[in-house]
Amino acid sequence: MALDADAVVAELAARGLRLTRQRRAVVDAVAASRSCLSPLDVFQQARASCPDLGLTTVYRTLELLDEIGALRRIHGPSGCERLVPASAEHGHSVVCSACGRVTEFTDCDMAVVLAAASRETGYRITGHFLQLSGLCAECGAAPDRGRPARRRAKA
Amino acid sequence: MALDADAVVAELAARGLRLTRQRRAVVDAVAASRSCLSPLDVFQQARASCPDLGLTTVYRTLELLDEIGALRRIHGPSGCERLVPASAEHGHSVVCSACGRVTEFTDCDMAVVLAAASRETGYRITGHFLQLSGLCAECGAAPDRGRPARRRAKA
DNA sequence: CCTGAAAGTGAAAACCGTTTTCAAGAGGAG
DNA sequence: CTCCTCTTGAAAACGGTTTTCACTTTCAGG
Ligand SMILES: [Mn+2]
Ligand SMILES: [Mn+2]
Ligand SMILES: [Zn+2]
Ligand SMILES: [Zn+2]
Repeated sequence: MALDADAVVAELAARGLRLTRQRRAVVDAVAASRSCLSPLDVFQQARASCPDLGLTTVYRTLELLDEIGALRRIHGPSGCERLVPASAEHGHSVVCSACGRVTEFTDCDMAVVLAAASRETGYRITGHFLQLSGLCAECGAAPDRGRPARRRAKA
Repeated sequence: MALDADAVVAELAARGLRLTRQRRAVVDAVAASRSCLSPLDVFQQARASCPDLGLTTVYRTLELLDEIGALRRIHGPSGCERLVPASAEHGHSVVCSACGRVTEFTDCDMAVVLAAASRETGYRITGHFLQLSGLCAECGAAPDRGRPARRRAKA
């Protein structure tokens, strides 16, 4: 599901829930982001437009958006508690290792790989989690002038 | 790197480290496992053969084995702090959604998918994290008689 | 308008997996 | 044996997440 207010409103309404001022701020903060965010990041961003927002509500809203399928969890080197807006039903993330930008890609034809995996392991494959890393167009084009790589949490 | 005592000894020695009784117990516990383990799981398993083992040492040893490349981190639905022995240089895990068994597969030709992703996003792709889920041969063959699905942490 | 029920909220406390600290315990080299 | 480095476990500290709780908001029904 795409992460925009209208779609979220509809999905929430279907469950008898509301899009409050606070939830709206969280949705907007995640939707506006071009890189992956921690819950604390979301909190700080969202507070700009909703100063009385509480961190508790951020966690609650993120869980809600996750259930709805409006965001994707990113698997980082030290945990997978990073979040990114989902724009398509089925999509995967590509993370730029230089600047941290995250882009979604949907043209994912895994049939060949899945068949090979099935052959090798004997499993019947029903799902896949795929996340790519590399250099975004900007960082790849001017590697020397690129902004310094983001400091990774903990690592 | 394969996760067996000999290989670990060699790798540790190269760093001036030793394979102590405690580390040995941790290595054996991880190596013997057919599904993914939490650090606490490892602790409990390893304690069987080394009762005076401390949880701190388990964490330290797991980090060591991770650096060495002797284990793989698995991305679960509620975090990615699960561990699995690595048997090949480059490999991915397939997790059985019925019984939890984890198998590694190495025949992973992602060239086509990676090219498509690069075309769609403009990134130069340099790495991929792939994890599959499905039914293992045993669970797929007799879905009715399969052991009940494992209870997932938290979820 | 009231009014009651259900949804929603933030601060504070609890929780819990992980990391750090610290003093003690191996154990190999010389 | 002696020195020095590696190693260890208990306990404390840490930090992100979840729970609790008293309070507020929203809204449908009367
Ligand atoms: Mn896909
Ligand atoms: Mn691969
Ligand atoms: Zn970039
Ligand atoms: Zn199975």
